[in-house]
Amino acid sequence: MNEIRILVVEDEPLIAMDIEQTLNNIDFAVTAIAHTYADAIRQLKINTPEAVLLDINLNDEKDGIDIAEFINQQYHLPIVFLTSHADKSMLDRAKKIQPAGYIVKPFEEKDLLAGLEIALYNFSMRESNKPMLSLTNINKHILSQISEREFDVLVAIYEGKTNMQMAESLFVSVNTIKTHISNIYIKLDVASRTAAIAKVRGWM
Amino acid sequence: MNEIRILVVEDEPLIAMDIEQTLNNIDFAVTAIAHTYADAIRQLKINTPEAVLLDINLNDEKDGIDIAEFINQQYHLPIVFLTSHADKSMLDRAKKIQPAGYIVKPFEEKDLLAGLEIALYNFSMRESNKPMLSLTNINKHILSQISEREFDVLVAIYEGKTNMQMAESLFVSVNTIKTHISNIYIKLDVASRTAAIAKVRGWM
DNA sequence: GCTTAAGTCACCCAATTGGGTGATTTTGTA
DNA sequence: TACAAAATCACCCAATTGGGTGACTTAAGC
Repeated sequence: MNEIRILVVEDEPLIAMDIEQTLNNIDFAVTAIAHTYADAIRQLKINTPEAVLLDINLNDEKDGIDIAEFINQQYHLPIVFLTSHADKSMLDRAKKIQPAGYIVKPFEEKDLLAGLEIALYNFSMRESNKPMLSLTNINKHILSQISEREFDVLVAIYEGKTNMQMAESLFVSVNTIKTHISNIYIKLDVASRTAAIAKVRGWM
Repeated sequence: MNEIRILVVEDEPLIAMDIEQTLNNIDFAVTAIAHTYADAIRQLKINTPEAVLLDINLNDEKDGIDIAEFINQQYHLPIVFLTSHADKSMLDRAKKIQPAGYIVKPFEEKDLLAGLEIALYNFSMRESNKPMLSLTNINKHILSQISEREFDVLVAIYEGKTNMQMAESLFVSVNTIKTHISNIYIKLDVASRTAAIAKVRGWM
């Protein structure tokens, strides 16, 4: 059973130890406990975790949100904030980070575990949540409906294929592809592949 | 001051009343208190809320997670779960709903309010989470770095513009645009606009 | 001061794409 | 069966895009 490796950034020793004990009991493994900005950066490098639990208020000139900014630039990890107050000015700074979750102090063991579980799950969902093209959804936005075959071609355009590549993968001639594309342009009211992509992207 | 209208689904009368009083004091308004699955569905219809607070364990054959499934299918509302135990099998089911938040019983007033605030904030964030192109993010994935000006052109391509449109909006000649595009293709290792779009889309 | 990278622009040619017209076959349905 | 929509393919021409080369200017770094 592989545990999820978590870096904890928390400057209050009592809470840090509490978190460490709680997490190590269950599905999680604490890679390290960092107390400062520099500490956190170093630990990220030498023992890269799979997630980061970040106290926002640190006794340091740089706080948890600064660390989160750094993580978002250099890595691609779910960030869970730990905060004493849900005050508005803090939230405004934190929102740019797009954290996977928040946990409000004081918290109990169950709050921590449930919060982490949900946050990490949401993050993984966000990953696999690459918006997909859908025929019914596109047709909701236009009068003259796109047919199924035309949709196949539209998806191929979206995937960056050339007309020749489409002809091969759809087992028709390039002329047929061109006809479909022309019809798609009329229905979407565009004049180029990229404009078509940009248009349907707005509907996903 | 417009309050956030919340539907509460909770079958234990004492807790339900407690929640109602707590919420009505502050920024929230309780549209109704539902006790069963059928009750919840009806209330959703006749008085659609802006968010749903859902007890998972109901004295009903269908539980809160079933209601959440229904809500996700028919509406687009933030769901906050309320539960007594953070047991694993239940969490596994609940996670699939992608709830906006999670509150564990027994909870105090502050847990409820903070949990709700944060959950709703997260949900609204998720909404405005239209993936954006970012220069630093793209450059994380390639060896030869895209310059700022090239990034301007890449964004214009992404937006479906033609070379001439780009030349106008960036105040340079079409030849310059062509040079930039050629360099972008080399750096991204692609041979067409659509392939470039598809490639960077995978990195957003 | 020299070098390098970025940004600007031009010209040429090839390849691809876009626009228009027409025609045949298949499929579903009234 | 007859009709309409969808899918298939061809041909032509114009417009846009892609690829290669060369050149000039500016800003930043050594």
